[in-house]
Amino acid sequence: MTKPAQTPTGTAQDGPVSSPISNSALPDFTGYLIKRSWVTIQRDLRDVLLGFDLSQRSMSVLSVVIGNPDINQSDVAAALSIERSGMVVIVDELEGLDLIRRTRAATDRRAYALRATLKGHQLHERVRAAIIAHEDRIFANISPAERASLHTILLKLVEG
Amino acid sequence: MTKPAQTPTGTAQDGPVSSPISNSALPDFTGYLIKRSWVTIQRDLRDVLLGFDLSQRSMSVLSVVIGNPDINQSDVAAALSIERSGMVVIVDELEGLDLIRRTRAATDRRAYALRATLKGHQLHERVRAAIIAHEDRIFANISPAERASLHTILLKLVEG
DNA sequence: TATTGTTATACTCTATAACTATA
DNA sequence: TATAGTTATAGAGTATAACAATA
Repeated sequence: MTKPAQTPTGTAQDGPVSSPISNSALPDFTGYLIKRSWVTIQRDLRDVLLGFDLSQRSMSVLSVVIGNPDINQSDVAAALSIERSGMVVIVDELEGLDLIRRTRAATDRRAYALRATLKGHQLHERVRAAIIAHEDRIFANISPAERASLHTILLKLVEG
Repeated sequence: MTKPAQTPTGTAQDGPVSSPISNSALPDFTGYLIKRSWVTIQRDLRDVLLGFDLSQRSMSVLSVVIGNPDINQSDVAAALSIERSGMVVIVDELEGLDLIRRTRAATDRRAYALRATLKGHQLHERVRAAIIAHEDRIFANISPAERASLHTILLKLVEG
């Protein structure tokens, strides 16, 4: 049924990867591995955050607001590379959970100054701990040195 | 649990933030860095594949079919960790572009045996070259050693 | 009874345009 | 005019359930 990878039209046959069911040249691309990694992580993380009534986006926004008190919605959107229009529902959701508050900015009456509530700070700290445990689970099969190396390289990548 | 407080930036009582916007503790999580990396890569890759009338999913399916001639749709879905139901539209799209063909499997009359056309093989090879150039662009700011290390670690991660 | 391909459905995420009120 | 927040909308991508034909 499934034949070993063979290339009828003389395609390049290099590729050190041979899986039980080979997905061809895909694992040769680092971008594909990053995607697959994210899919795996995202599925586990979704379940973790579900226990706190948070989505991945709302957790990100909460984290940015805590890191930058009195930030406005547009700047949060820019920090997370998402659209301003998408911020509305997320801030609504976080405000509905009493985790952050919209207060009017003193200098600009168009904008809100976002600030986390005490409940927001406390929940954020608990979620942080849960995510640390989640990552320990995800990265259980690679060494601490490799994990640190991965972190450093990715940090360099996203900041470049 | 006490906070490690190794957050690079983002103090809590600076008043109105108009200086650099940090995203708080988010970059401490490797999963977040993987997500941000994927978003960056995905945006560039989308434009690359657009020039070939391909989506990321259809390119993945084409690649798997070429790597595994006469594979059926369910096995492709399993190889890519996507749902069987999502395969239908992708295979329809690839067949419409005359890149792959659905032929009846000899052993199982329920299933199709997927096989790439000559046009499919040729396009796949051109897209491969384009993706290699795309990745060279994406990883331009990290060293070859780091890039190789990244690839090795991610491969270990997705296979574990 | 289980599986393959299929359809329908829904939910999330993302992207765009346009509107209001302020600047 | 330009910007902050908002609304509406449309398009992907993903997930689930159910069905007919076949195993």
